[in-house]
Amino acid sequence: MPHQSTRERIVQAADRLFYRQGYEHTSFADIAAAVNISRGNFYHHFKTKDDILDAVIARRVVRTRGMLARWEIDGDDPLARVRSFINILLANRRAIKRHGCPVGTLSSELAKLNHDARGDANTLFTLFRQWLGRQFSLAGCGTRADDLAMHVLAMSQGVATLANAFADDAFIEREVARMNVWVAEQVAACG
Amino acid sequence: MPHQSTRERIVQAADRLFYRQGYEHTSFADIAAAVNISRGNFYHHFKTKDDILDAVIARRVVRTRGMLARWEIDGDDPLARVRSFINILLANRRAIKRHGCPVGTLSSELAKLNHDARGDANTLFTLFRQWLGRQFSLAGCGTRADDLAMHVLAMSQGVATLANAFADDAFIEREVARMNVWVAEQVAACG
DNA sequence: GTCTATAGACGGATAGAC
DNA sequence: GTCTATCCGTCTATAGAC
Repeated sequence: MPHQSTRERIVQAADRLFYRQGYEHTSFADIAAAVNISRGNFYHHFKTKDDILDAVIARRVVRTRGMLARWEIDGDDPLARVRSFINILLANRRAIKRHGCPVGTLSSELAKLNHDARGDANTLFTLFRQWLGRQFSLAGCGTRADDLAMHVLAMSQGVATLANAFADDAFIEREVARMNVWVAEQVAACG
Repeated sequence: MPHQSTRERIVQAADRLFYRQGYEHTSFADIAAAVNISRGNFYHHFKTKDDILDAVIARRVVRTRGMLARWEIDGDDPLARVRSFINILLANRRAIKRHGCPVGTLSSELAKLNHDARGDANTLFTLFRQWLGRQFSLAGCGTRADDLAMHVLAMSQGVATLANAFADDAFIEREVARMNVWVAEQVAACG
């Protein structure tokens, strides 16, 4: 296991807590306790709570970029790659049922707080949007690519929100199946 | 204008603030200031913050029931009534762009707070779910009615979340049009 | 004189910042 | 480790209705 700096451990713990409890509901004490460090040590690494949020978002951006790059390599064709995206709903269903989508819930919370980092959080959405749009472009969907990408994004967000509210596995599975049928139809109509 | 009790004014202001700022981010002082009363007076009407949340949710349930009943009367057929639901995305698009869906964002926030009133907030989802399901039943969709209702709910939630993130009017309009086409197809296939 | 609505002061707890 | 700000919740006081 590679060396993990204290700073990295802080950001990792904050990331996890922000997802599970929300940003505002998570205190410095919560994060410090999770990392098992003193608050003094804590302030050596981050001056303000906003700084931690920035670091958490930056971490998510990096990890998301890595995940998308992996899907790009592993997927044989655009349709298969879009299905990698849709499949997160199944792969992460336990966490989604409990805490919703990490991207969507952070975006919503920062919107309500009218937080400065709102735009940064939305770049996470944009990463997925552009990646999906590129897949649809490669599938020959041309000008409709961004529209299709946004629709897939919207469906995944809606499923995550209701999965969180109702904690219904069968619902998730039905909607994932529906999305897979839908994208196949769209891609077929494009090519 | 009918007499509006102080209690009603408090609940109304809290409802608005919870929607715009979020539940946790809204303090007693915020609500008291919005109603122009002292905090002492405030505590005469509500003992705890949870009590206000309960009252706000109860108010939303009553108002939602009223809205659904009106749609039930005004809509000529099930398809038209489902379209009343879809149309909220257009009618309330300004608020949705700024603050998201009142039902979905409250549900997500209370889930993160692990709040006791989480279930009560989700009854709002259930009201829409059952009402939509009844429309699809009346349209002859039988056992698929609840599935279709959940799908319409999910789409509206996804659109609201992304509308909030991207503040894109054209996106909302495209998705509403798509939903209208989709429900018409589904209802036609049922009957 | 009692009850209710309103106001304002006080205290404990917590969180963020240094 | 401390300092300050804020927030929730309680307590007391006043004014008016009945």
